[in-house]
Amino acid sequence: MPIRDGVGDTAALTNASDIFSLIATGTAVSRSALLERSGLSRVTVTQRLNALIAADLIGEAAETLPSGGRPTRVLTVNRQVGHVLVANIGESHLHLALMSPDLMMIAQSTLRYEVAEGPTATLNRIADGFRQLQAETGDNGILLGIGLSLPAPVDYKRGRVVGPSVMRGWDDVDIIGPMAAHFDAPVYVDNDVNLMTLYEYRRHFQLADDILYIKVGTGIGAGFIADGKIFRGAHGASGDIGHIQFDSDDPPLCRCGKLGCVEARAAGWAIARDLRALGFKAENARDVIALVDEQVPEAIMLLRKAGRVIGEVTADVVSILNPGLIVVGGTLARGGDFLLSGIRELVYQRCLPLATRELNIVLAPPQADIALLGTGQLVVDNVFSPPGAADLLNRIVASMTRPVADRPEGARRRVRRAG
Amino acid sequence: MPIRDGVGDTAALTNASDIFSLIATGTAVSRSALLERSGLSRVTVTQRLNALIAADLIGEAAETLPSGGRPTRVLTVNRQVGHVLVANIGESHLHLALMSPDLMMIAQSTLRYEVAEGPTATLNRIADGFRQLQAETGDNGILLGIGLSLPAPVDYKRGRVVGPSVMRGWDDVDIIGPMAAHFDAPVYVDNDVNLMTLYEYRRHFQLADDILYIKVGTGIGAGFIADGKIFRGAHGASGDIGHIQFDSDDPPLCRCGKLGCVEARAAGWAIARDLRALGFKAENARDVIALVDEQVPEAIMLLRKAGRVIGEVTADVVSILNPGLIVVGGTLARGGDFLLSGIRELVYQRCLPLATRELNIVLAPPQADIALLGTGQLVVDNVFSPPGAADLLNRIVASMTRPVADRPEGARRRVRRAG
DNA sequence: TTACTTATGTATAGAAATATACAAAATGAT
DNA sequence: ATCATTTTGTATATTTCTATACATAAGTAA
Repeated sequence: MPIRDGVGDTAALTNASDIFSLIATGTAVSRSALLERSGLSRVTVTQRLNALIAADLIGEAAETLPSGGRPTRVLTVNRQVGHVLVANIGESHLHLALMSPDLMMIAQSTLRYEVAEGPTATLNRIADGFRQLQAETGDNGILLGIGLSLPAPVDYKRGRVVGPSVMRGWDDVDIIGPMAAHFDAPVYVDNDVNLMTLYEYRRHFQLADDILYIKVGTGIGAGFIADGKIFRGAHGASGDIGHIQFDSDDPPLCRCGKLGCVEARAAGWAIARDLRALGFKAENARDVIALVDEQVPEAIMLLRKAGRVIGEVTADVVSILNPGLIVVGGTLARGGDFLLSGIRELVYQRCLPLATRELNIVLAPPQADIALLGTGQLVVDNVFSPPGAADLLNRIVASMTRPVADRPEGARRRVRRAG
Repeated sequence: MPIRDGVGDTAALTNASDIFSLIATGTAVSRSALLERSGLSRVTVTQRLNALIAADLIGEAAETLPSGGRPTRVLTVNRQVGHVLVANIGESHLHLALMSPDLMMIAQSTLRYEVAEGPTATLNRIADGFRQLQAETGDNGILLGIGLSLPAPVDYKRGRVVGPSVMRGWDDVDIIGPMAAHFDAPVYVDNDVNLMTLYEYRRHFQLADDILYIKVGTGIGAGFIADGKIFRGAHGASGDIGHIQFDSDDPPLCRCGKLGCVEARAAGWAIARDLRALGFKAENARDVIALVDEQVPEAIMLLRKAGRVIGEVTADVVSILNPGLIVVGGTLARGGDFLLSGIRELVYQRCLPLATRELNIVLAPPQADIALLGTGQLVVDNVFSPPGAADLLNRIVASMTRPVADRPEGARRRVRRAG
């Protein structure tokens, strides 16, 4: 039996990150699967798994999987290993949440917010809000990671908003640094549409590895999963389909200053504009949907027209990217087939058969807080990835009460590198 | 000193694939870099490297790199380790080549070809052609891998042409299987534009990790490198920008049967069509460029117009993908700025500043046989990747004259798994 | 030239992972 | 109930890899 002290065999624990990652990501959830996938010997797997179980990081689920012989015991990450903190910065609200590693909301809070506050004050308020959530909910284990969702283009690698956008004053300002100064955990930042895309992919449509998510709300944006990963482009500006221009007689003026953008023809704000011109009261996408729900013919007509405009640009995207599935979400997606039929029509009409012969175009399942959940998903995907798991286990070991410094050198030496 | 026989320490050799891959891909080309990147101990690296050097797979270059202290000796893959066989299937020719691992042409041949031959006969002819090249050139070491380039959409993972295309009779026919039956080496198949894109990326523009390659020849197509990898879409149909439609008065009929496609407005065949209508003799992209070179105003005008049309669709692609660099190649690219200016004009006019503020639009350096070289690049990238290198070393060990069977078990036991 | 720096090789002891073998457990099928 | 099958645990001897230390090599800067 390996040497153990009160907190388990820390050396074995830090080396167990590969095993932990396999279980946490769902890649291998049984001992025999771990044996195969890890390439390690049975003895080593057993030893590392024991270290993880002794440290209460991994546990055995009640259920077993049938195997033809002795049933497989299923391993899962203990929910109490830690928690995730996420924030969605909207145009007028900050939405914060504390989640379990399986993305269950444990606590949330909503704060009023104005862009004019600027990044420093906002990040401080978010940090305070996070601490309050932590205090409210008692012990939720270690902080696994922090995620922020922003309504602007984000250079993901650098963790910054890039370019002029709704987030005035945030351009090229470091977000990760200040946030990481508040908490000892990795911080991830991404654009909200990317995160919604990620959530739809991981939770509802994991089977297709190349999916296009189109968000039709007050504005229009798109996210793309390529080969199972969020596609971000060179500077995080990908998916900007709202400002693709089409020629036409009398092109409408877009809020970006150009003429004839898709947004100016089909976004919630544009439909609301047209409804107002017809004498209705409508300010945003929600108002439009309210009128559609009341069966107002003009609203329905305009929504159908918007569907065809979006269909036109979607057809271009399909020709360029060849996605395996298109998911339509956002407020206007509640208009259902009124919106979808136009998209389908144009895509199937304009694209070559190869690109569409197995292409489905579906509505996103109605669900609140997708951006927030997607943010949690991003954090968890990273934290449980092989390098993320290595970092996490190092942090867990370091946070264990008994200092490791007074143990013999050998106990800490063999720590596997991240890559 | 490790036990050696005439062919070196085969056990150490098979385990040396990670080291080999690091050197062959250029990731780490010195002993000290290998130490860092591999995460192995100095002793292990030395031992494996010695095995690779003893087997004549790796050698030391004449040059050294300055380091501040003793200069670093540079390690390279020996050119004689093996050769690559590639074939480019065109619409009327088969172009075959035998290349060194650094993509130098050692021998080539061109065969006449008609699509009507069908896949089986064609693949057999290619195999015969390959064998002839091998015979002509004497000993070039082991066959590292085979690559095929096709002018049609290819499902890369399955190694098949998909959908109706120029390659009649090839739809969903297995290509890898028959080819692999002829040769004991991995076979890779991809679309020609993807391969041209790969070559431009790896050889000329490796610095940008997200590049868009637009091929403007008799037809129009695009390839995309996303995060350093060829982007293929769900079914290999990505990059089909030639058949995106624009509305206009009197849209021209495309050869695909639709109205108003980009190809029908701006491809070599369309410009030739328009030139013929003006009384000139022109059949294809080469004829168009010949007239442009003769400074025929009508030809120049049409090429400029084509540039703007392509610019229109390129602007859409930029909004969707946010590439870091656009490379324009193909026959019409020889028209230089006559073509490029229109593309630049529309892209900078239509896209948001963020997407274009660091975006360059450049001509592909003029070079023959890009598709063939790209095919070689694809093979080499795969064969020298970590799993590819593991396979390769296994094949090399297996091909060594003295059978390993009569050696003690222990000598072969510890072979590292691929992953 | 001399000092400094980095690269590289190797001996040694010890730690970690492996292969192999055996054993027991837990289920379904006969 | 018995058998076949798969999962899981563990002891042993061995192999492989590591850490450490020392030595040498081959440049640059003073």
